[in-house]
Amino acid sequence: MDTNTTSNEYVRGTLKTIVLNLLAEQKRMYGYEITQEVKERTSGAIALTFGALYPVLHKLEQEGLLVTESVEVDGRLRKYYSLTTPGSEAARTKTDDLERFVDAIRLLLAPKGLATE
Amino acid sequence: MDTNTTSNEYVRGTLKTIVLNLLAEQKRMYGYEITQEVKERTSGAIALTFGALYPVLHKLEQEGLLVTESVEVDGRLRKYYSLTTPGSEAARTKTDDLERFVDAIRLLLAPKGLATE
DNA sequence: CAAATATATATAAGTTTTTTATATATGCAA
DNA sequence: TTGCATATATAAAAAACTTATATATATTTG
Repeated sequence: MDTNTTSNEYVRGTLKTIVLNLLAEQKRMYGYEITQEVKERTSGAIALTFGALYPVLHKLEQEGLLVTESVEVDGRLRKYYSLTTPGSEAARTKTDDLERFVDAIRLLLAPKGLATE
Repeated sequence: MDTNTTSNEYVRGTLKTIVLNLLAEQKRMYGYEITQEVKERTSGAIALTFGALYPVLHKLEQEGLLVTESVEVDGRLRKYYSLTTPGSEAARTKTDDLERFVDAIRLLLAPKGLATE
């Protein structure tokens, strides 16, 4: 029922980091699971689309940051993704960068002259 | 000297909102001024590129959210941008959306299970 | 039983956005 | 006079994203 999803335009650029960060936490996830987890954790504010997610997963795999293992569950194929060593490193770096970016955005959104806290 | 600029990939998608929000605050700014203000307010964390900024400014103008007035200062042309009424409305909406997005990102980056504060 | 919904992955076409490179032009400092 | 800061702008190319679509099973609903 699409609770209160924002237009998603802001996800641009952060998708890779979101994926890496979740995998750093959960060890092993499949695509569908990632979309559900993001939706749940953000109360529907961020809804990843498959058309964006899968290409990113494939690209991260190509870059050697992720590895996959396919498992059949109830007759359906489920493809688990997990971080490689360079993937864990990238997750740390990118998460830090995103945190800094988010802080910077808040500086911009806060009316000039107001203290940060 | 490029203090500590993040790779800028996160600016993707937020550029329009950053511009609208600054103009809502400052009433009237020119392109170069916008890049300087953003750099300053974020201590160099966010550095806008002209190749991205100008197309966005032109597009917002086309959409009727901004109007321009050209002023000659010291023999140089300076093009001031300011919000129209629909532009002010868009600034509010988009700023709110971005705030909600930023909050959602923090939920994702915070390790699962930890309280929001 | 049929239809809809949830689960699950994936690609292709088209559009939008962004990066990178480039052009133009003035004022000031070294 | 060379370089840097100021100032705007466009074009070509690359990257990213949206939208639409295909496939397939299990479960729920009418």
